[in-house]
Amino acid sequence: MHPRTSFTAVTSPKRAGRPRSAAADRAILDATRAALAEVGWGGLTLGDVAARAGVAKTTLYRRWAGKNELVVDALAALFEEQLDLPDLGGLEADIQGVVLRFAELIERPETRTALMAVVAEAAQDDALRLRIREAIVDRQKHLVLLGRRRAQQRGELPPDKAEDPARDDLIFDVIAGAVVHRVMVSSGPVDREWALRLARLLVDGLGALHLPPP
Amino acid sequence: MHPRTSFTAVTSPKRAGRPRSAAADRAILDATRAALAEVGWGGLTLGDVAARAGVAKTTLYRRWAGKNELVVDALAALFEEQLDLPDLGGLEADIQGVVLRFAELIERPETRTALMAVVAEAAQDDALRLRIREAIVDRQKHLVLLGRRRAQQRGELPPDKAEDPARDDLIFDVIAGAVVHRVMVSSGPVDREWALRLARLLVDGLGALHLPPP
DNA sequence: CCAGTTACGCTACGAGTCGTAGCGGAATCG
DNA sequence: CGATTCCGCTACGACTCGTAGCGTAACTGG
Repeated sequence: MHPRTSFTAVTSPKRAGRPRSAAADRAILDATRAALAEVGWGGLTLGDVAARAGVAKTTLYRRWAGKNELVVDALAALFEEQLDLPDLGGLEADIQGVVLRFAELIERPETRTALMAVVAEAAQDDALRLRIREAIVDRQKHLVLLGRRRAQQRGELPPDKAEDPARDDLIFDVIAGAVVHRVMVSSGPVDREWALRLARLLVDGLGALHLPPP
Repeated sequence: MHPRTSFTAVTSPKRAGRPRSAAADRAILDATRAALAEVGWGGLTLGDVAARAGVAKTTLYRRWAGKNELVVDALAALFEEQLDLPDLGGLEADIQGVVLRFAELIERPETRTALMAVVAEAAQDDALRLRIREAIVDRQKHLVLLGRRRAQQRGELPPDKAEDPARDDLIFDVIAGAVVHRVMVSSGPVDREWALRLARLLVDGLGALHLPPP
């Protein structure tokens, strides 16, 4: 296997020789996010990142295979924090909460300029696509399962007849896709009112959108 | 104003001198799509496009400011074809139909590799973002309005109390976002079953997903 | 303390792309 | 015909890429 770790400093058990600097890892990923926020994906050069991080350009290439992998790891750090789903007392409120929380991550400048870019690159790179799923997407997915079970315990949704993973996948695509499209394409804010309307649509269907927004 | 037209050969009224070759325009845009499908956004070079199209590289720069603008125009041609919404007899079927139709455009190789890339670039380029909306996104949006009015005439949705453009914007973000997320991130197929489940979810809410898929 | 091993910073390099300039010739208008 | 605009071609400096080579730093096991 290649010496490239490519995933943030997985300090393997115990090896001989000088260990990799964890500080350099953090500095590089921080510099990557900062550069993305300033110059965007297209303007990002690895030489610039190295200069900002205070490391040699060769150090970058020793750890990451290229721009794609580096940026995925830099973004992954943003999504790494544990994602909780506070119980807000009802399905609608729970959905609204998770939408607002997810939007906070998407609306950051680094995310806006880079997330779609790596997704586009992943269309022709299976390994990259897998990595994005592991490091970013799947971190959010369990929230759907959690929220649905909670709603079933409350009696807001009927109990399962059979396990149906495709159903949760659909719900996730709808929620995540709607937020991403709202932010990236429509360039509109994801505020409490928008999140509430989305939650109502999901819970009660299109008919619910004809009620006045409180 | 700059001599760059940047939008497909808007042959202005009547000017002196040699006119721009419309054939060159078509050849360039075709070559751009072919190259995108082969090498993706990251591997696309304007020199390669020029060679494929059989034109000089300088001709490209005389018409488009750069990679972003060229690709947007190349993609726009795919979305330019007529957008009808055949009446399938019910709201659910209509939604299913438009989802399948939209997915056909998104699932093409050129679209998969390039659409998200230009959206990412547009995060830092207001003009580009506006252009994407005009040439690609808004072409689809009126289908939402059309489908909703049809459903209201059928009595499937309550009539409007007041005009509410934000409501149609939301519906559009949900449908388009879900399809894009399904294709680009989850890498799953948008087949008739998936489209039907999405339509059910939108019409009747989350509870409808617990019925068996016919 | 001393080899062995691995990581780091630095410099240099060929290869490739970018975007532009300058030229001669081709097409169209008045 | 003259003016105007476009096209193809060549050439160019500037930049980024990704790698190689070297001396040095840090850490491990004997």
